[in-house]
Amino acid sequence: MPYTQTHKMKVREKIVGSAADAFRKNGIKEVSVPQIMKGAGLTHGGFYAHFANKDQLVAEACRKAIEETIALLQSATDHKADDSKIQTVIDYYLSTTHRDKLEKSCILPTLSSEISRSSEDIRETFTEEVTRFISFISGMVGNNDQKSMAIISALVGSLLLARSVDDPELSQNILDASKLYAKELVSIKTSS
Amino acid sequence: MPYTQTHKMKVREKIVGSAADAFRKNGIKEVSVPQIMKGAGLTHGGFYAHFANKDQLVAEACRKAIEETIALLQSATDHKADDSKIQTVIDYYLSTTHRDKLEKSCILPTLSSEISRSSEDIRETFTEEVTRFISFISGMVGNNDQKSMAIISALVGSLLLARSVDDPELSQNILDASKLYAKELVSIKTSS
DNA sequence: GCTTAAATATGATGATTATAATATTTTGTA
DNA sequence: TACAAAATATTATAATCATCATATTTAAGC
Repeated sequence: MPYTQTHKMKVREKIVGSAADAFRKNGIKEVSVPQIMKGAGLTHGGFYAHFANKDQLVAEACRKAIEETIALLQSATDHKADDSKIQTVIDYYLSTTHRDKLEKSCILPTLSSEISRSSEDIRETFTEEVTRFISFISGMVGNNDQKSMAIISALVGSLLLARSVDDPELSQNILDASKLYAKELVSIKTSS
Repeated sequence: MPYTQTHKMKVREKIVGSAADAFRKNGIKEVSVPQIMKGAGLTHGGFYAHFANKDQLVAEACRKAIEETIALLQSATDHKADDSKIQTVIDYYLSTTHRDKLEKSCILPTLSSEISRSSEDIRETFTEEVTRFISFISGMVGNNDQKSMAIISALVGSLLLARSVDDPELSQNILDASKLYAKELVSIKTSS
């Protein structure tokens, strides 16, 4: 058989990677299959040898992107003391670096809205990965899933708004405000 | 002159209203000019007698939608005691009703991501309206802009995630978690 | 170094898009 | 009641999209 067995897998990975970056930078609908293939150093025709359709790629790209984010936060907090892990996550998530490095950032602020209107397959994959993300953060706040969800929501909303406003000062203020209050959330004890 | 002076204005308003609803339900890129005009009971050709281009309509639709949300929250909290206004806002914002009534809901969770990639004009209008929204909420939390921004971020992120996951129970849990912690945020005093 | 199957590229299709030019309808006024 | 100007509709254009059919290239094994 021609080509190595791993070759097609590698190319496929490259396409998924190109898609994950492009989607985060420009949105799903805004990025065409030809653009994705070009980003992977290929032409558009070969796409359907790897994926049944664009939706299948979207699902895989979402999975890959969230896994990458978890891995990044994992390695950034690995060596930290247990009770400072979540602070590290908050500081990174709401940093200007993370805000501005769109194509390598967390997909939750960027793609959730489009995904909520997407096909069953995409939403199913997305839900699995969000659940994984919630568990991951939960492990940093005393295995409190509810607190994890509240903190993630605050981080996601803050980054989303900080990116959408035009005024750099307002953008920074939004990040700072959530940084401050998210850290307060960490130490709150609720009755529920 | 033919047609009443107010007639064109009314039609224009109808187009903006149709657009505001359609964008919230399906996103900006997903909704075409012909679809918007159809929603307003017109055909697509007349569009450019009212707007220079689609972006101009997007900006106006965003302004209208945020103004509507502020007006709704205003009238829902008008008769409430000062210190329970923000609770009312939180409960409404994170209700299943608001989550599911897409075409009449707040645009921040739905359109912010697309707007962050949109033209200067759209972002400028959006920023103005977000600033107004922040001030509006600020008035309910002791004129603390920082707290207002943190609460809004939490609400926006929570609604966004609650809509994007596939699992109804998880969706509800996300709303409930943020409802609980957003209310805690209200009473926090920070050193900053 | 040929052969051949797999991988990729080229080119085509039909749908949809924003926008523009032109035609038709509408309605307040003379 | 007929006219004129404004509003709306029809039709056209050129671009781009996802997807598919077909052609070409590639490289593993003989």
